[in-house]
Amino acid sequence: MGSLAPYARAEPDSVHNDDSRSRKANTRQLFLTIIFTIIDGNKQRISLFRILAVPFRPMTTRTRFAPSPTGYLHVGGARTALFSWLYARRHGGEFILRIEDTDRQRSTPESVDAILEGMAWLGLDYDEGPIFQSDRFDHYHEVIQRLLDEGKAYRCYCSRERIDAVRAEQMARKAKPRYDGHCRHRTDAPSENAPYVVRFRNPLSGEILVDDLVRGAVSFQNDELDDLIIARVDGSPTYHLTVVVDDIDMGITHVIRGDDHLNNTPRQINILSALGATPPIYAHVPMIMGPDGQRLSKRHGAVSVMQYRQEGYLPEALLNYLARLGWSHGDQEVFSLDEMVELFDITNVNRAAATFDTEKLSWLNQHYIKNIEPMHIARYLSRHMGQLGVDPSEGPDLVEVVMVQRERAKTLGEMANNSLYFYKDFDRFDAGSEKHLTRDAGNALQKLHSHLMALEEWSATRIHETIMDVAEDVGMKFGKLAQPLRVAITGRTFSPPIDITLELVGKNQTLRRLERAVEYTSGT
RNA sequence: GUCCCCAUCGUCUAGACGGCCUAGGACACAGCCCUUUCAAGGCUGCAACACGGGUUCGAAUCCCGUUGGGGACGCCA
Repeated sequence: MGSLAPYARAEPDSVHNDDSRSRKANTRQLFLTIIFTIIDGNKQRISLFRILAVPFRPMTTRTRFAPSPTGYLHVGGARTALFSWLYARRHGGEFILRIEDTDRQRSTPESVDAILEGMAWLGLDYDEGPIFQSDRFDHYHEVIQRLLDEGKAYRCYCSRERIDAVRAEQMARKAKPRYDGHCRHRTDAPSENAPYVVRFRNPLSGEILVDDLVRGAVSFQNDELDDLIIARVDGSPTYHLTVVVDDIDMGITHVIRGDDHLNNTPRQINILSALGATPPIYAHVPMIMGPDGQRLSKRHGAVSVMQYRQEGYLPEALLNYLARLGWSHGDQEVFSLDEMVELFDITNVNRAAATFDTEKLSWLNQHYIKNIEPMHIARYLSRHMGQLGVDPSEGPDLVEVVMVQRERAKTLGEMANNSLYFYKDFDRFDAGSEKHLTRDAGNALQKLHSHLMALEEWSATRIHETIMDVAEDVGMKFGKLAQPLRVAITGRTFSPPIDITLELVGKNQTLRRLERAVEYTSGT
């Protein structure tokens, strides 16, 4: 990354224009200028010069996802990543992944891996990155120094104790706690090597208008803001400084992020202006809540994207669910990633926070399990079978299993669990299922055993016929015989249709399990 | 507490210009049908414009207020 080159002249007022969410992008502003030029004959040359004078303004839409590596990829983070990604893909732009690891204490390489893994699993590819802020400290220091030199920032020698006391006093007065500007005008240092932080000299008056793509125009008074720290006592830069510098350097045109950053925006715009840069366009998407209406967190259960993978959710389902959480396109519920790219409109994102609903996610997951190519599902399922200690190559074709199980599983974990008996014998009947293994049933099963043994073609059709025959023979209805048979073969009361189940379990295993069940009934 | 944001069925939402809304869809739930279990599927049902004022011939849609919820107020991001 080069030095901080402003992409345009400082236009502090440019944030104040346009009064609606309709503002599309920089391109539109340029367009207007050009049209104006054409109709304005006399001033044409001057106006044209103005356009050309703007050194370089990236016309390409560039969005970014900038997580801090202090944990796993959260579903909320995944959603803002998705929205940013969709926006870039929709508008022919570029999507950048930036790791905000300026807090060296909390950032961990494991978290970085978790984030990259999550992004990869979801299929959110990036055109640049991951870019690590920790690699750019020298550059941040230059910027901080420049701000200091220009008097746009100052050294603050206040002790933490003093700050705490000020805050406590303000809270007691029921005022908003903030820095009181004690060192704002100080020119000397209290002592030779006195420790200090660097604070940004925020304007004292005036109004900042954030023209947000999802929230519309939001205004803030500068006198509500305080002078925030941009460099810690050890000299390291803080978040507010690094986001701004990076967004400028990386040519980010649209900042799509969580709602919790809306209040940070005016301060960042002030820093942006101090650096002579034009603010990007902002879009603050609402947060995701837990069922109790509180911000979604680990205590609500699964929040890590990889945990959903672990439980057997498909990336297609999670992506679809996340997109529909806040965004909509009429009544449509199911979207492929490609469709989302085609239809996504950030201005259609809802302003209100949404509650995460696992039930609906599960429904979508099952929808995808049922509709995606069985071969594809089989590949995912294979991994889950393996985790349960089963090698799927040692039994029926997994694709066949998927086809008979996909209508009765919400997750692949569930499907794997319910498919174990196709690959290995079970050692006990499910609690309550043995009640189907009565002495009467035993007699029928005994008879069925010999008929099945004589069966030459082991197919669902032939098996079905055999069961029918035996049922008729012993004077039972099909279902009456099917249920004890099911318990005998699967150890449980539910399974795919019994004939297909038997076919997949295989003749040998079927006969063996039947014998065992018959033996069991003789003891009842 | 201060500032900012938000407010349609239990949940996600549709609702461009106010009349097409006796508010639509989906999940969940209930019932019925189908049925060899469990599902899946089909049909039906339950269920909401937070409240109060305006503006208007007419408001879920516009304005104000109230209430409620969320967020920010870190040498975290």
